[in-house]
Amino acid sequence: MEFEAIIGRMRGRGYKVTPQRLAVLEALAAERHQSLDELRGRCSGVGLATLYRTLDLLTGIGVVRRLELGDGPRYELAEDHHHHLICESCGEISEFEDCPLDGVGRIGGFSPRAHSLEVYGRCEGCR
Amino acid sequence: MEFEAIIGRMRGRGYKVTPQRLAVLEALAAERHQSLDELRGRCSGVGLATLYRTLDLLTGIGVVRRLELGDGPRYELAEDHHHHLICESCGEISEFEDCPLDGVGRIGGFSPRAHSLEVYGRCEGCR
DNA sequence: TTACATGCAAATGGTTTGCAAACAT
DNA sequence: ATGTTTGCAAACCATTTGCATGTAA
Repeated sequence: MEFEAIIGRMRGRGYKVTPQRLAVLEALAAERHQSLDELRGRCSGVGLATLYRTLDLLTGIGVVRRLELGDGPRYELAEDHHHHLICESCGEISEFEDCPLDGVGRIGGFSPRAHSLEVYGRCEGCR
Repeated sequence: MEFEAIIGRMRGRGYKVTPQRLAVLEALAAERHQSLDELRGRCSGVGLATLYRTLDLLTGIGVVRRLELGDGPRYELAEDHHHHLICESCGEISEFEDCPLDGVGRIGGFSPRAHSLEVYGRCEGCR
């Protein structure tokens, strides 16, 4: 989803488009799975409470994904579908797009809408 | 893993087996994916700090799994391998054993050691 | 014009920690 | 006997909230 679409979605739901919200979006676009502090570094000028409120807002309308990767929460734009590989040796986080749940329909009587998958292990460099 | 094995593992690593630790283990055995408060309810008599410390200890030696299912952390004995279905309508949490990652080896250059998978959607009753 | 958004500082609440007493081995 | 564990209360710290001010539409 590009910025235009995101802005449209915000306006469409009655949210205002402010410089702070745009700044947060740009910070999110800079890199995937950032911690709050990383985002904060890219958003100097945006108050801490506003950063939290904006992340909540964006998560609520499906624009941002909140991740739990073992250390604190991380955030990323919910553009494409991918999952994370977390290296337990060096902490590096990488992505893989090849989702093993592709094409999985009903699970028992349960209808899946979304899922999260995190894989822990050792990255190539740490092998 | 039965209690005997768990106790053995604790002793083997130099940890003492105390009534509080046994109480926490029994509480964990009563039900899967319990919240801290649920555990607390089954462990009246064990101080809050001790409960936290015990869960840390047991997680550290691989006996307990800590889950992030959307609301706060939850805990369960790490006996068998399974994943969770979280109903977004009623909040019910159920399990499924049929892991779509079974048999997946190296992912790119990454060597998986463990993984967590959570599926969000609607349970049969809420369909 | 006005309802929504921001920033600051204070409040919150889950989790951790310090320390003296109690305990497993 | 002694190093570990416990419970309590205090400390922490990430996140949330109240409110007066600023602002997008």
